Amino acid sequence: MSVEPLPNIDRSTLRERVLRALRSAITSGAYRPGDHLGEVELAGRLGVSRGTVREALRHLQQEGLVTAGNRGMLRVNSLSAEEIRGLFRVRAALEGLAVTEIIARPDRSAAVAALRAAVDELAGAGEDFAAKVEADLGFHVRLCELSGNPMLVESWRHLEGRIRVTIMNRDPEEAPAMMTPGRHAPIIEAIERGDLPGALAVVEEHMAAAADHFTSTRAC
Amino acid sequence: MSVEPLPNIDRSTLRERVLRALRSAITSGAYRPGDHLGEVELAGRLGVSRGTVREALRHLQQEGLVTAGNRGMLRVNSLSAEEIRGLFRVRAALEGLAVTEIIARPDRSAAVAALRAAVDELAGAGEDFAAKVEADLGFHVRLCELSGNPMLVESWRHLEGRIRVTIMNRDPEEAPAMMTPGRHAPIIEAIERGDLPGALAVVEEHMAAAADHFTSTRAC
DNA sequence: GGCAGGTAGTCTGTCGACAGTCGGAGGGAG
DNA sequence: CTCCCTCCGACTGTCGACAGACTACCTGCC
Repeated sequence: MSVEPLPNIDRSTLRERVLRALRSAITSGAYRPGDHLGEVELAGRLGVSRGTVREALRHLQQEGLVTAGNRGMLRVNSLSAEEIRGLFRVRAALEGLAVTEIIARPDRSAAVAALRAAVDELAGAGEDFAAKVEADLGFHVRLCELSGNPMLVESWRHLEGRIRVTIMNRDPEEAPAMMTPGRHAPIIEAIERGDLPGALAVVEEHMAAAADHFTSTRAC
Repeated sequence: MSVEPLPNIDRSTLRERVLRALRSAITSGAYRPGDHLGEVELAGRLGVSRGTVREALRHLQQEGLVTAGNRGMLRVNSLSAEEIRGLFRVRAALEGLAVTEIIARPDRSAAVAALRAAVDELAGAGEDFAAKVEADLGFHVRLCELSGNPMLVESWRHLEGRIRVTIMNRDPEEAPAMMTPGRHAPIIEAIERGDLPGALAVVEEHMAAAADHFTSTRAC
């Protein structure tokens, strides 16, 4: 008796699916910063109850993607230049910890191989902007995951939403020079050498450059 | 016409009050790790609707105070020794960034004064365990706030719930040697000297000691 | 005695409805 | 023409109820 052809049943809850849909809609730029996200409108458009949309919106609020305006009305968040600089400094601290822990681990070479694979994905993304963003963030998430510190991954993911709105806000379609394999290779090389100060310097420089990039000539 | 005697109206929403009540109940130890938090029971006990309790619980879930168990049932979270070590390494990274930014600021002496005041609060807490915890965490929050980086404060606060359950889990009533003015003074002194490497070393040592303390001889 | 099947209980997921509040449009008085 | 008052629309806050799902127990058959 064959069991394989039975498709996997989606056991995710409706709230989770709504959450993913809304997060995707915001981070893909379908909603622009400042746009009002009305519960009734979203509920009607998604065909679900207000309460379900409400819980998803609250989740996004804690992620920093939406912010409460007048009388609790939620709007898509946008970060000031100062906030962006602070955001990338926190990222630098977290990813600096990641490389520190990776270098301290005995299976450092396996981590290097995994990171090389992540960079290859970035190289294979070609000119597709969305794919490049995914590959770039995928590399940095992988960096945190390879540290073996789940709390570090958790902290990084807490910033992910803000990072995505920053990227999408700055570069609607222009492919920046930020997300290239050449930008990430030095990190891997420093890790491979076991050069902790060098790796930290590369990460900080990488983040500082990104902060400069995203705070200069703020787009629309 | 006198306007003063009018008391400030509490404009907080019911959900926020429920959230504070539940967070306080968990971090104060009224609920022990592993305890099941039923929506109906809490709603009945608090005299509010299930939906309101539900939103508060979801918030606490994102804070890491409660975790989803079987069939979405929420329980008070407890961290493994490994998670605690990872948690305090992330704290060290964040607070290391805080001292870095404070030292780089022009108004460093003002920050030093504010931190001294925070340590004085810790000294004035006496033997009251809850007050000592508040003063200790207050010092570290102040440290992040004085960096002038709101995103750093946000990231730290994201870990606050887990920090609190760790403390409450380990030291139900025993007053540890962790939260003393003597433990925090070296951080301030290094900041005052502008000694960045020294300050980072002190912070990391402080966090490593705390991690060791909370992972040794796990209570109940 | 052991196991399969049924059954009651309990918990969460989801929904629709009511109420309170805020902002703005519109009309009337000065 | 300007200002104020009133009414209306819209949005969120909060609630109670129904339905689905999983657990544990209990009973009857082998």
